[in-house]
Amino acid sequence: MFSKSCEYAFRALIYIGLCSQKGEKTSLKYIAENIDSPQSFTAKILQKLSKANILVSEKGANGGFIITQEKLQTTRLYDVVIVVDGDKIFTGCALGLVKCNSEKPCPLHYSFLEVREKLRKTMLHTNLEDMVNGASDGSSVLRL
Amino acid sequence: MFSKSCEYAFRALIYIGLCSQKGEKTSLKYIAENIDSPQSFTAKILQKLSKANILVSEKGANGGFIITQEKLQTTRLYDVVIVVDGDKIFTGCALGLVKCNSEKPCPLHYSFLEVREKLRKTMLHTNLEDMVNGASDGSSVLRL
DNA sequence: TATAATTCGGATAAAAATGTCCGAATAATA
DNA sequence: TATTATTCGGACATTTTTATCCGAATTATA
Ligand code: FES
Ligand code: FES
Repeated sequence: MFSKSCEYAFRALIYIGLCSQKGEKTSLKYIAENIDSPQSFTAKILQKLSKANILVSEKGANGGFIITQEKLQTTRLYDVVIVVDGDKIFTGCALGLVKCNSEKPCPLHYSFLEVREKLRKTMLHTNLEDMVNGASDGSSVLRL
Repeated sequence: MFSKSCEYAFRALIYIGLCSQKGEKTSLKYIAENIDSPQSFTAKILQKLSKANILVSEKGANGGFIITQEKLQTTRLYDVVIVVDGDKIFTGCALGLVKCNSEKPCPLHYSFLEVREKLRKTMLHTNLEDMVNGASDGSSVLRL
């Protein structure tokens, strides 16, 4: 459904969120370890999220990544997907027509709209805090 | 959502279905032209669909591809996705955990299940005939 | 039988996604 | 100030996906 980059982004943000809620800054090394992702590749994704102002990075010794409570509450998974994967999944045609539109719908258009809207609503209504809370109350996990 | 291969597969099957319903056999050349896809790449996909017994290919001069009425009715989009893209989209974890399961759910698991199930049901309930009918009654198109 | 039109299958190429490496910049701290 | 731990950013490498090419096999038909 989502690219690996996006999956890593989700997991990293949740982990950073967990730390930030405990007032802890965390570094790339620990992030990658805890979400089971390739370290250098994860670095690129964090840079992107940082430039998109979803998280804050601090350089130098004792540096690392944090995410503010405000961002935890206001950042929806939708925003993360847009930053990392773009909007194709929310707007693209199921059959790959250059543009999905109801004027000239493809044969799957109306059924597919429902799926896409379901996805869109889910991603719009879930913010990072929801995910972090799920992970911190033990009802869900970040790695197997 | 789906790979390009899968998108081409959908479009090709619909076009072949349209021809087959008119009792016409059609060839790679016309398929690629009508669905606006790269010819040789489309060939590979058709071979795969042919091996999966979703369509019938005939070699030699005046050869081409046909799909039986029976297959049009019994083949669901779900089956096409499984053949071309595998089952990842129907079973994979939203966060990329190695296995999605409700015993050890990721923080998005239950919300994501709903999206995935919506997609799964849509693809299970739509067969090729539905798509072909939409395209033949003029209510939808295969290319822009 | 010869020719032409077609699918088949393997090799190769190009592009995109994923992943790694390294030196520079930065900042804490000894 | 020197060292150390860290992010940044660019270059590079690998893998996967997408795309092309070509010769062989097949079959209708002239
Ligand atoms: S036109 Fe294909 S999904 Fe809308
Ligand atoms: S465990 Fe992640 S979607 Fe089920």
